[in-house]
Amino acid sequence: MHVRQLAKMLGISPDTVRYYTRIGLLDPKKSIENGYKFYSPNEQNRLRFILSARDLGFSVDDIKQIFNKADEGESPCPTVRRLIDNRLNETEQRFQDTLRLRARMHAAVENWGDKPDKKPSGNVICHLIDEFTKTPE
Amino acid sequence: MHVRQLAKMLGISPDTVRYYTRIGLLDPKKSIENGYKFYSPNEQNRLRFILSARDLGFSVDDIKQIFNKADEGESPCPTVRRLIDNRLNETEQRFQDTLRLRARMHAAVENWGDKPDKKPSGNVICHLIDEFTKTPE
DNA sequence: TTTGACCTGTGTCCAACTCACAGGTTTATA
DNA sequence: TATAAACCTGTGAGTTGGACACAGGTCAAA
Repeated sequence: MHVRQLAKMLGISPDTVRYYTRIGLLDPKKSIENGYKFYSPNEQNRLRFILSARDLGFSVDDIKQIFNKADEGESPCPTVRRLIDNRLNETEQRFQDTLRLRARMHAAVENWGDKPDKKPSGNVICHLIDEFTKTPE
Repeated sequence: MHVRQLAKMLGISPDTVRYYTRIGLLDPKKSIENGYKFYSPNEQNRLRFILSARDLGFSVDDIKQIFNKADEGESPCPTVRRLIDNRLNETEQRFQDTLRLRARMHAAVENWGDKPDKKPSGNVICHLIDEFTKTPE
């Protein structure tokens, strides 16, 4: 199977498949006459696994580590358990950050609702942003 | 004021100041003898504005646009209002995505709690990930 | 004057793709 | 059979917002 058909089958872009191939997560055979890359059922299965892992928040590098274990015949499960702990912490952090940012943006929009536009003057570039930033909360 | 002192004053890294300078958001004078960049009070003020805007979720490119308006003497406020709408949508999207990912990761960890580690076999790379992905929810 | 601490600008790197592009392949039409 | 259009390919470069590496300049103490 070539890159386009494979990508279509799994609902991703050919560029994504090319990317995983480029960094060594996939290793298709190279057609001699074409130079085109051919993905065997085994490679297709690996790609499916990559997508599952990505969906669970694993980074591409995490997946590399998982593959390394599995390719040596060892159980990747301990690695998987360890990695997801880190990713979960990061995700929690990102969640909190995003939550705070969202609240802050909503507050700004509300605060700006009845304020006029103003031209920049002196050292004030945009009074909306300047004043909101200085607002004691 | 040179880059290090300025960065320290505003609680950011010198590299961040250098980055904003490099992309043209700041335009310090270049000392002739030194080659060192010198940030005037006006530049310092611009940097403070950049940080405020970043805190509100504006991208660096957004800030470029805001500066462009202001530097032409026009009010940047309409631009600011328009831009924050987009960023707010993006942030909401990111928030929802992160929320979902977080739930999914928690569910996986819980699901894996009482499952054993297994060696890879056939086309199963990691049974934890494979089985969780296939779990009907 | 020399040593060491500190500072500088510039170039490169990061994640996880996406885009641009030159050229090869296949199909439809003449 | 010729040829043009549509489609596909791999490779190289670009993206965001900085962080890091590094060769060399500056300044104070000895």
